Amino acid sequence: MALSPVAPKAFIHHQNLVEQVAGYLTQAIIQQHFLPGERLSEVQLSRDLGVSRAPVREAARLLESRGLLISKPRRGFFVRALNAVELEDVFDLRLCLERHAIQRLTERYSVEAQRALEQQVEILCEAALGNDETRRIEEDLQFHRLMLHYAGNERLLKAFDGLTHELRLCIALITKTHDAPDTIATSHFKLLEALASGSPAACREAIDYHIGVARKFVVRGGGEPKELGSQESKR
Amino acid sequence: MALSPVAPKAFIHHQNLVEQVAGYLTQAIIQQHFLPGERLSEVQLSRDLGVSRAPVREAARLLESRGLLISKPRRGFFVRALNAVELEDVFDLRLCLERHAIQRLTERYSVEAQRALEQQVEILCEAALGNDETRRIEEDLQFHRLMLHYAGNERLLKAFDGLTHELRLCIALITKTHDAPDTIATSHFKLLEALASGSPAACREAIDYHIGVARKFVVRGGGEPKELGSQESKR
DNA sequence: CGACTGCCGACTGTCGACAGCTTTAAAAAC
DNA sequence: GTTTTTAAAGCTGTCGACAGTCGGCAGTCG
Repeated sequence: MALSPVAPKAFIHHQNLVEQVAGYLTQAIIQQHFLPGERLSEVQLSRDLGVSRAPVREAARLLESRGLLISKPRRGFFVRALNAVELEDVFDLRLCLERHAIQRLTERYSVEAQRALEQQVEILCEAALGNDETRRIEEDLQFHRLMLHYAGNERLLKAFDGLTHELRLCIALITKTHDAPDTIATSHFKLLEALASGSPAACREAIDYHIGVARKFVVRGGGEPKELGSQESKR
Repeated sequence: MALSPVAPKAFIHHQNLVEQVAGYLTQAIIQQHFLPGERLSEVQLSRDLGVSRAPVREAARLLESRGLLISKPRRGFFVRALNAVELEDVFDLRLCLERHAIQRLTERYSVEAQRALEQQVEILCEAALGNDETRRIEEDLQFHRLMLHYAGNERLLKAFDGLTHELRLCIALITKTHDAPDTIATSHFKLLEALASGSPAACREAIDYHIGVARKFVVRGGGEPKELGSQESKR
């Protein structure tokens, strides 16, 4: 395992060590400082971060439940490596959740929801113009979180949040998507239009198209066709 | 290097303490030995179970990710108390997942899948005749897990598994459902028929009906209309 | 030259302990 | 008798340590 990726101690200012470690690990994994399949040493991590092993272990379990790490008994934690099939499955599940959400949303589309979504699209467009890829992704996800929220089922939103961690991983695994800003904008405007029309069929078509585009980006964007991440650490 | 010819692993209890504690806690919560909203003391648990606090903490975090416990910083872990809205949300999400699954299943319905599902319904019917309520529920869930499995998206199945923990909680919260065995049987046979017909519309109708029945059972079965579990522990 | 065996280092699983925060309970003041 | 103050008890968050286990390496035997 590589030594500390980036000035780790700066991340820790005492309030809740578990969440801080989890946040640090999440960032490090998404930014590929830890490679897929790589083994994480609890001792090394605790040394690097200047904390004991207990919070590191609990944080690792947290990330395991989020699908970013997998644990092998008596072997330790490894960075999750997604293959093409798993990647397809993630997007299929996302489609499942968002189809359901947008259908519910048509049944209870409020002025408040409409305003919030429109505002978020504006923020997203602004972010798309900038250079900060991470922020663009976060604002994009936030738009979808808002949709799920206004769909009026918090458990649905929670399920989506469970997916977002893996989605970030998917997006991180492929190299920069550098899709055009106007593509992003129109893609989301279509969703707004469909919602405004109030037609379930139009909404479904819009969300299918929307996610289909994202999926295609990810699936064809990666390097290796079969395995997006290397597997076993070969020490 | 095959060791002894039959199941050597069965003799070796390689289950670590975390999983054992998690299993014990899950059982205790579902069987209402810990009431909803009740606070769980790490110290007390570790004393009772004869283990240290570390595995108890990690097990608690595991159950938190499964939605059986919730943690309040510096306060500890509490048994999750579901209110009516959350309960509706759980069943709505279940509907979302199973609709998607059964639609996928119609596209790839194999002889193997059909056989497995039919066999499971038989097992379920047999279980429904007995007195073991727990086993009946488990076999019922297993049928649905099989459906999800043969739908060909493991991530979808994983999402469902995440729900099953909460489903068991829902079912545990209401008093005995004591629904007639033949009701269970016909309800599942209808699903098999719809799948055999290969019609997506019929499948969707069947699954909507199926889950609708279960939902109605849970929603009307409970005692209090608003809060199914008591809230704050009052010691 | 290849395969097996025993040893060694590293690491995980688990434990007991300490510090700081929460809550409870008693004591004091009104 | 009620309210405020204060002390104590219990708890969680975190830490360092120990023991059992796993993977690798060298030495040995065929």
